Amino acid sequence: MKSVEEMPGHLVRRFQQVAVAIFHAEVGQAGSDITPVQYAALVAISTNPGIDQVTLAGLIAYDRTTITGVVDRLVHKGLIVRNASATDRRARALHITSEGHQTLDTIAPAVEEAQEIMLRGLSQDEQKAFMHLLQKAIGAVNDLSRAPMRAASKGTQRDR
Amino acid sequence: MKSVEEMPGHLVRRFQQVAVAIFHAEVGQAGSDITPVQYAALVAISTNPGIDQVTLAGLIAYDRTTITGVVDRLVHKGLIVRNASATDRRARALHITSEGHQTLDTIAPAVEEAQEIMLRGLSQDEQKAFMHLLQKAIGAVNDLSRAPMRAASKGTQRDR
DNA sequence: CATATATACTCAGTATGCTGATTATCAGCA
DNA sequence: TGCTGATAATCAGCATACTGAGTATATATG
Repeated sequence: MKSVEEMPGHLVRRFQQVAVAIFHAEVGQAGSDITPVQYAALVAISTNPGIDQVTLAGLIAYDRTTITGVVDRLVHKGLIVRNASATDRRARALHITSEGHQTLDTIAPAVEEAQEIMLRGLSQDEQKAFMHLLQKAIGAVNDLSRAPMRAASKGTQRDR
Repeated sequence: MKSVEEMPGHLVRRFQQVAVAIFHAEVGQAGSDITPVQYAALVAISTNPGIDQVTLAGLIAYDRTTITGVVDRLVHKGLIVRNASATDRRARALHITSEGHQTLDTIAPAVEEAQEIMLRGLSQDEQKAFMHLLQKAIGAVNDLSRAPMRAASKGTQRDR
């Protein structure tokens, strides 16, 4: 039987675990209690004002049932607002608030720093190679999870 | 602002998500509902009969509070037994059952297959390079999470 | 030996993630 | 137009993970 340390699944779980811890430590030091998941959602909403939850979930590859709670917490923290969509009464249109923008600005250096710390064991060349391989590997299996990454291309309803 | 797709933290989260989905799909097809986390714990208990929960947690880098639930579920499934330790009444000694062994044997090919599927986007050389970089990166940040990987070396109490 | 500290485990609470079901609404088509 | 299938969101339930606290027991130390 192969050791779990030789299994990509186990190693990736471990790296993710450390990555989350580093994110919390750095961003916490910058004065925010936002999570990695909330951060990615907030960035996506900032970039795509008026986005609905399903499209948002596709952009950052979250499950549709997970995004509900994440959006709830961002609303509760006052970083975004959730309104009924003008064009589709089933959907909710998400917008970032000024507080949300301010939070993004405030924690940006900490987020950058966290990414660097995660890869501190690798040289610049190795970091580049690692990121390339990671993206390539994910690209080949993207459709194997319930929440695949999806571009927001097709008739997505957003603010003009 | 850098796109989340260029951030190692986001990519690793995504890969982990797909890896878990692949594991469930393959192992489920083999007739088991064991999870990746439960699998790693079961293997570690099989290899280290009589291990206590803290040492087990260190071996596979789980948080001490997480391991409680994982062990609960393995006991409930009849794959391991949890007894009071003979040498330390605070500790619980864990042993795999014959059913546990049988489960490991049954799902072994599926687990192997899952690991291969995860890396199917990479060539053999790339897979080797990816695993090497992953291990190297993790090694440099192992101590930054609450649940670092720890060898079972020092006076660990196990069955002789 | 008595106490102070450390350790093993557990629990409560919070945040992902998933499966599967339900509700409201939309869109296509007879 | 009316029905059928698809879609957006939510909810209940389960399994990681973590923070922080509490209990029982062990160990070190005066």
